[in-house]
Amino acid sequence: MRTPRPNRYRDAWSGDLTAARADEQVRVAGWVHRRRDHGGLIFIDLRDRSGIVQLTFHPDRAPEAHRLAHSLRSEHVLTAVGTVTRRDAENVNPNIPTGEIEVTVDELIVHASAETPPFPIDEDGPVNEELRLRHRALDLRRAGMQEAIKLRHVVTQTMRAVLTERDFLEIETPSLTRSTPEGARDYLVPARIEPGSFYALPQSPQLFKQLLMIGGFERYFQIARCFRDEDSRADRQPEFTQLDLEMSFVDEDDVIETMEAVMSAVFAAGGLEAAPAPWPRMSYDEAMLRFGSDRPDTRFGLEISELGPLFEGTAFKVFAGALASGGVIRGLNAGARELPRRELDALTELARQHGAKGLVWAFVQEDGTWRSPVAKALSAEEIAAVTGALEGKPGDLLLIVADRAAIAAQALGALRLELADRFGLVPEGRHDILWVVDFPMFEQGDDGAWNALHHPFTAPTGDLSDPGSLRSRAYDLVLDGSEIGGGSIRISTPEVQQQVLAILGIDADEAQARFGFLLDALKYGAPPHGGIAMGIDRIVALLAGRETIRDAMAFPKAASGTDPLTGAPAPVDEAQLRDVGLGVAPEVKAQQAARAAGAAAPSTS
RNA sequence: GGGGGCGUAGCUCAGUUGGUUAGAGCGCCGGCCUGUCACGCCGGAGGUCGCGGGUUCGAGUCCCGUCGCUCCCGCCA
Repeated sequence: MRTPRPNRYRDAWSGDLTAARADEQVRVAGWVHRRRDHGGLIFIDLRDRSGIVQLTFHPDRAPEAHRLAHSLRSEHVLTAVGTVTRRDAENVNPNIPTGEIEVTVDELIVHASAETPPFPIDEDGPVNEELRLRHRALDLRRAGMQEAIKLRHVVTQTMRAVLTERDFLEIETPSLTRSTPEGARDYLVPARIEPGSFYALPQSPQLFKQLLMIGGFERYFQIARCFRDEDSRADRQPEFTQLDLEMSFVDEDDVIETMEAVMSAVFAAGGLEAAPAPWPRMSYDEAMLRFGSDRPDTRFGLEISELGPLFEGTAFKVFAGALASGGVIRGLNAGARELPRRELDALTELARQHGAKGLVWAFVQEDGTWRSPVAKALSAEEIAAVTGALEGKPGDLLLIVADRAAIAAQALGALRLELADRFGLVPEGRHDILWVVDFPMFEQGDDGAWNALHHPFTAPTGDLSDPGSLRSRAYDLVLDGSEIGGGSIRISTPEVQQQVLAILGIDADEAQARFGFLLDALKYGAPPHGGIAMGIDRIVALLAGRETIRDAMAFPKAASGTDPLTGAPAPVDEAQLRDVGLGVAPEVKAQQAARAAGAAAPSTS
């Protein structure tokens, strides 16, 4: 780090001190990381953002400082003035960058004492996550969070640098905006200036960035906060951050090439070794078939195969029924796994959880026959054919699902991830990155209604009169089975936009009411345009090797969506509600009161 | 909304078929200690076993409810 401007607190960073500065007088500041008090000699590990340096207090050299140092405890805040001293060879600590020296302290100034922390700051072991969030300032001091947040800065700065170099302009868009239909539930903000009306927080800057293209800015980017009022996951938070960009006069290849340049630089800066760009592109259909997912993890095998043709005219009712109703039969070879019945039942339950009606398991035996609940129901030819198709060897476990294509894919996709996790099939240090392309434009819900797979502003290809056959000009970037970004070429004419909205069941009047502002703008000469948005939280978590994006954010919400730090969400004053023309419904008030009573009960009884 | 896991000292955890006074490591407090770096040695304090109810002679342990954390399904254009 750059040398700090000398002031009364410090003139050097702890982590920067090396033998090159031996015998220099320095002033360092920070927190007590650890203390080793020998009664005579006292050692203090001083921590600041740059790292750790050992302070030594000699009772005879600096009696006053030594006396004070005796009272130092974890996380006390101090400035130490002393001399950088080369350590004797036998005292060198090779485990830390500053291990060849120490600061022999002459003067100690204690700026603040600290209560004993509620969890260890000086080690990165597991701690209850609510406790970490409640004391986030302390948690942020720990090495793991320091590393992740610094990495996050490197990631965003790298993105800015590459895009600025490529003539992109960073432009902000509103956070108080209008609710748009489709997609996730909006966070609403009641409007004081128009009681009964609401702003919505943006799920993404989608429409604004299209307006920026129509507005002639050609190349835009933004590191944008997005809000979606849906339940959280390890990789999903109510508010999250995207690198959002949009370009005019481009096709898919232009956007993809741009993002490959950005992400290659990000990976290099973040120390992730991925294959050099251009990255492979896989069709959505292939991803769903072979990997059972639109974000395939290709780092391990266990690929899924289509087995339906092997069962034409089968006597096995379950398979015959699935085929007759337009379904599929697919399976994978889990390899030579010794799994007790209990584990097989658990796999079956997993398949069920993902919508499958059941799971067929079969162990290939030495003579090529199966040990399986369905062995008797299948012909020897069918068993041989499936074993051959899945390249089954004696001892191998075969897993088969017969269901609707989407369900079979999802169930088998979940099974292969579970097996990979349980048996550690992902090679250490391997990273696979690829584009998923050729998405269907729409999918049909159970009620027969069409839904956009990406969003309704994505440009379709194909015959608009046959929604089910349409593909979209969309692309997702997938790293190690995680969707880290996605985008598309957009619709740039009002006619096509109206038609797509019509397919989604949004008629012209409704469309005009909800995003007439986009439709109007499209009438005045929109350039062909497209873009992409990258999930910064996920990228940072992956680079930092963290399991959850909460560890890539300074102040995340808990998985429940609440914030243990601030107590949000929280009730507000009646007066605040009156200002915006709102009141809390009586039954909700009653629930609130009951909750409050329940929470208070332990302390009052 | 649904399913799984977890909740015992400040932290991380153990706690047998229900059985005497609920333990360990780390941390904390006190004492000793001049080359430690996960300092060491001696001593000590510290518990609403998440909360409420039930079964039982007896509950950390079994049952019901509830709250919180977490993972997943639904949801997430």
